[in-house]
Amino acid sequence: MAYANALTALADPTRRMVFERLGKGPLPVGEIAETLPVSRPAVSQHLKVLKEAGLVSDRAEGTRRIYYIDPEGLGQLRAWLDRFWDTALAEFGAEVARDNLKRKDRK
Amino acid sequence: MAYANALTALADPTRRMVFERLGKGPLPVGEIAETLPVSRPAVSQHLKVLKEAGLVSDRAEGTRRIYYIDPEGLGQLRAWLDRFWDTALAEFGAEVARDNLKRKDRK
DNA sequence: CATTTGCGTAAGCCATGACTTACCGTAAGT
DNA sequence: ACTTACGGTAAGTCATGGCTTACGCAAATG
Repeated sequence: MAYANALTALADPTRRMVFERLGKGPLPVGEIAETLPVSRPAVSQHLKVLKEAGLVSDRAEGTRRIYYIDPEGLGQLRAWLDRFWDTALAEFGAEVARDNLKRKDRK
Repeated sequence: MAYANALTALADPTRRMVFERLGKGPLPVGEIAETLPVSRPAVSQHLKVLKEAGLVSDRAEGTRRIYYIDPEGLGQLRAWLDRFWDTALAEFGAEVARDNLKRKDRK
């Protein structure tokens, strides 16, 4: 059920920007906030959500906290998506075939 | 940018249930609604969002519309996630290593 | 120790969006 | 043609959640 938290976490545009910043390397909260159109507390709140979803982790470094992407949540998301992948491809193929038959019929 | 729509679409719990029902095979709107705790119009609205996100497609069959999962949106999501996967694993490994050093220091 | 720097949390405001009922269109059955 | 079955759309209500400002706390710095 953890993939659910990851999905809701990544659904928000601002939160996705935070996550993508971390995709280029670990960063402290302040530096993330500088490049974003929202306040630093807002970034803190987003990081909290991302952390609870297992998408990021953090370490203390002096008075600042360095955040970085945690593969855990990412992996659960991938696993969940993959449960649909194969069957989706097969079903879609069947639909395309059905569609081709219809076109033929109309000739 | 299409993965954004897919993420927001799958963020809603009810909409995720709709999507997961379709994961077991194509279904008309009414049958989906029967198994869910919301009204049929609600399901229609959810299907519209899923369709705009490229996550489902539909065909007409008499007076009903059969919906099924479309690999398109699913694929874009997977592609986006994979952009983070490798670097996330590497970064996380580095953090773990750093952590081990700290423990050693404290001995 | 006093100050500064960097973050997290609390409280409150406001927009987004998920749901309902009511209605309309279209395709099949009689 | 009338009726029934099935879905999409409109309008309106209400809760969720993202943002801001204000505040508190801990670690470094002098």
